[in-house]
Amino acid sequence: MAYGIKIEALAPPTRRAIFERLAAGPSAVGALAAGLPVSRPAVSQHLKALKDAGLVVETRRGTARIYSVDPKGVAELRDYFDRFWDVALDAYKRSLEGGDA
Amino acid sequence: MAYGIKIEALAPPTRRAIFERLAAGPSAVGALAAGLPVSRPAVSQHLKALKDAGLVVETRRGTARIYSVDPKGVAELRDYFDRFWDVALDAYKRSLEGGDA
DNA sequence: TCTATAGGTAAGTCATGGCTTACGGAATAA
DNA sequence: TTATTCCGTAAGCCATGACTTACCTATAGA
Repeated sequence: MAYGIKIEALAPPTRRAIFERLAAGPSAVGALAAGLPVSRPAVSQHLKALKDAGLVVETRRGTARIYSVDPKGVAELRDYFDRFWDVALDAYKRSLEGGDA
Repeated sequence: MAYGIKIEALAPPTRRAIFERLAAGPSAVGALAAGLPVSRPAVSQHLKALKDAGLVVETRRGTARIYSVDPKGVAELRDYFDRFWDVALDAYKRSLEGGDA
């Protein structure tokens, strides 16, 4: 899955807060909303965006939906920035050595 | 510097495109704009956002402003997702073992 | 079956911000 | 000094999206 949609999904502060809480452990929608200054539907919409981005997975238990972070999604972002780090540092070193742009 | 502002800075596709081109090597504003479907002022505004986020540094050469990626900024993002990866995988393993949320 | 719980969806509001054109300022060349 | 190049800033337009309330669905328990 593309990394672009993942970065965009983590940009809104509220959505990033939801994601970081899920990183501490799986949670239901209502429990998440109870600890945030937004309504439950807002949390639901954010979770849909995170799920579409491949950052979160959903499991059912009774009437509840339990959301958890998808380690594969996090791995993709981490790998992306690892590659980015390599090319960035390489370009940085070249700019110091060569001097020409 | 906070990682939140960095993630938000990389969310807009055009701004991410600018940043990735800079990762390949330093560049002036006009050269960047020439290869993108937006105006030069738009590129200028994106560069300001990237600079404020600590992802890019600016140097002068004549009337030109040469922009380069700031490896320290990339490192911060990479480290953030590394930590995130650790806690996410840990929570994932706990959810498999314990079973209780 | 009836009720309560849990949560996704629809529709609408409103602020944010990405983009444009127009303008102003700073550094080189003549 | 005058002109040219390169770029940042201001102001405005307009689409995007984050949030709300209202409504509907589905599962569990009595």
